[in-house]
Amino acid sequence: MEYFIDVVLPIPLEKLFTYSITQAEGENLKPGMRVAVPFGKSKIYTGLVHRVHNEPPQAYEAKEIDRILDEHPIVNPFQLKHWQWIAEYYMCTFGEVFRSAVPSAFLLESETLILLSTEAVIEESALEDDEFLVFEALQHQSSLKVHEVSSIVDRKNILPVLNRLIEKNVILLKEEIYEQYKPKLVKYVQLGKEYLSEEKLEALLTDLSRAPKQSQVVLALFQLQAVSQKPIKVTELEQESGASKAVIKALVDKQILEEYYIRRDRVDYEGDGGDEEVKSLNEYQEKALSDIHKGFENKKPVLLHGVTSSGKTEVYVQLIEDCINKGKQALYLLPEIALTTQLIGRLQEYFGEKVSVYHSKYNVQERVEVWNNVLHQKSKAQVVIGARSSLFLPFSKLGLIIIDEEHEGSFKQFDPAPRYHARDAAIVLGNLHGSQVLLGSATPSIESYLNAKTGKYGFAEIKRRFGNVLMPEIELVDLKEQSRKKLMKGHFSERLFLKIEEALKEGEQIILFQNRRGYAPIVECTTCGVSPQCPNCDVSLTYHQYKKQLRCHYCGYHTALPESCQACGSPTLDTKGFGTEQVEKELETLFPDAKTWRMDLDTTRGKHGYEKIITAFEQQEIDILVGTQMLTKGLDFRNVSLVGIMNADSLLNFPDYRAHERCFQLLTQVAGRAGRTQKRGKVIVQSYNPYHQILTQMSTNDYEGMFKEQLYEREQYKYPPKNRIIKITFKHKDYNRLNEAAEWFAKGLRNSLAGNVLGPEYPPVARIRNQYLKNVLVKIPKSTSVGGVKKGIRRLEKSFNAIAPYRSVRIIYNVDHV
DNA sequence: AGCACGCCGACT
DNA sequence: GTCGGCGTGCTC
Repeated sequence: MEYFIDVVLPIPLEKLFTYSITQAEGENLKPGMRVAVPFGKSKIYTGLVHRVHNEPPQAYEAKEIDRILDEHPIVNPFQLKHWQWIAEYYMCTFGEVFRSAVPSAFLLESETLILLSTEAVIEESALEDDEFLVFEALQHQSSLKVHEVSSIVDRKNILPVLNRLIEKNVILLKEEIYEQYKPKLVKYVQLGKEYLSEEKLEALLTDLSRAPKQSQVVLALFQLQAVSQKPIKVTELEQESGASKAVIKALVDKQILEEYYIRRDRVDYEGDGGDEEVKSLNEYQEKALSDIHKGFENKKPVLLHGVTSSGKTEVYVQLIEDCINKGKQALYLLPEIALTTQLIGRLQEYFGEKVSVYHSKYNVQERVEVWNNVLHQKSKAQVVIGARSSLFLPFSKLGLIIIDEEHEGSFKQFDPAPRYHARDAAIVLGNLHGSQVLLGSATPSIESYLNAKTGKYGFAEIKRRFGNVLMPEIELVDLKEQSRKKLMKGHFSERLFLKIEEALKEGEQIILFQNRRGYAPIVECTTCGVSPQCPNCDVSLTYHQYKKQLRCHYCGYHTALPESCQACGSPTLDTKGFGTEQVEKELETLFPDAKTWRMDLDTTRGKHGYEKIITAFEQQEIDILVGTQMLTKGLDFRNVSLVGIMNADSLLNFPDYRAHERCFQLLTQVAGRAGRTQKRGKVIVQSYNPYHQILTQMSTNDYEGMFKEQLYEREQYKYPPKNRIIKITFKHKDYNRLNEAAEWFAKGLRNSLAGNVLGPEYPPVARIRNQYLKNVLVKIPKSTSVGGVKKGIRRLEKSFNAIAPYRSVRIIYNVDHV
């Protein structure tokens, strides 16, 4: 009998690919194992086995696989099902889900290597110049990579050269794949076997008496061994003895010391937490917990609405504790930026080494280890805390999923596919596993709150802050009036200025929020009104003062700030609008004695950039922290008494149906950073439009009012939550072709959906990296089947692709776009 | 998605 | 004349 496997490849193709295997392979291979397979002319890709069977394909001859990469499946049946759902619901391919779900170290790709032919009899004179260069390089190096050859001959297309060399029997090509994951080995030392007895040792020390450094090392090693029985790391020995690596190396060479390696996990938790007693809950938390349990009993996800600083985390801890006591795994999902050391540390205090962390700032190697620990149900990965991608981990007995900061838009992946919403995908995952699902937020999203109201979700709430700390007092300041009365100092109103002064005098800390990084968003010529544009995107460049640069936030283009206007030549360039950098600058002049710091994308680059700032602020080395969105997330500072929102209007004026909801959430969250101890916090919101409904609702903590109003508006305009939306983006470098194609598609959509199709319209930034963009928004009323509409769209796409000039126009689906 | 193959303008 | 540009089609 012949054996075959259907394989998923990590590329955006609908199809599965069938390969032939031997009977022995057929008996070993199981769905969820990886195989290396040849694909196309020369490439070798990593594929995931989907099905093992005996049905030879009809239309073609199946290729053989290159090799099997795993002994056991690395992906379990739960995941395969879940990924299938994601691919269907979010209109992408299974391959795309596979690609983003596994750590990239699992996806090996082949590289073509150029080797010297073994039986080469080379006549150098018969080689052309290019060919000789390659031949010569191979004399020094056993193999070359394609790009190396490319730089040797200084040409892009090296294929002709290689082909001629193959013909002349000079070289061979080989496809090589590499396992990227390497276990981490730590170097240890011990005394050589010969010196274990005491006399030998004494003799040794006498021998070394003329090498003081070396004998110091030996003594240090002794001391270390005396203190503990544990193996001794080379680094430890270096520290203890104060000797350099060279001295130790010399001893190793003399065989006085021996080196050996031990394999170690990169993700080990080295603290001694885990013994912290779970704090007892106050009455409000207890009540919430019992409501949550009620919901779970009805097999429903539960929404926990707890005001900022209400102690939601303690409730989570309680639930996680229950879950792991039952021997099950728990997943704690957070938006990327909320994954702070602070929070991780807190959980580790309770669960110690049972906690694993999984997010994008972890390198590939660390991610593979967490993956394997979850796969093998290791206890150290029993509680996983992570960003949205941790939903793809190989859980097999998932008892609890917590989605904290449930309202966060960043749970929705924007680019690349799969454009999934982690909250919604987590609920589906919870269903597959029969796990308890808890959504938590101080400002629930409209859709989740509605689900709770209609009974689709269970509901629990905590209305009091922990320790009965009062909610901060919120004050709206009218910037229009302030500037009319000439009370503004830069971007600071008199009120805000005075309050900052007061807080500084009291030795309290201040947070200032400005939702824009950079110094000033745009530079404008006051003579002709022209502002510098990005050459690749349709946006004005943003001015960043610290490097005196103009930058594009979309493609990364940057250039020095020109001395004079490029259009009219006059030296009258001026800045317009303002960002975090400028706020920081103004603070330096207004409060020269205060220590200020800025927290935004620019200052938090690197693995620990973020942490450093937070720690410094925690330890009160910083008086005033200016920052963007980042400030809102899960940070818990004791000594902050004042929060200032520099300009609330920029949040309200987004051209997006969610702008108001988001503004309410963001401001409430930032405000929540104030006054987390006994003293009542103060929040000052500056705005040109302080009587705006949303600001009023925010300042009086009127979530319910905001919810009702937003729900009503969204129903009027057929937006979610009661209706569904799919955003379809068209992308092409040719402006006219894009327009035609998008129009054609929209017309097709209108045939079946009539008034529920908006656009095509240009997005606010209509060109990015030299590609023009156009959007069509499809609204799906609650009476219509979402699945049906998606099928219709897919059919339309087929006809679209049959029109040759349209085929090159990229179509991007964004289901439930936020 | 890659990556080959295939047909047209800008240089040695 | 070649080199390399991109449009087109296929991948088990």
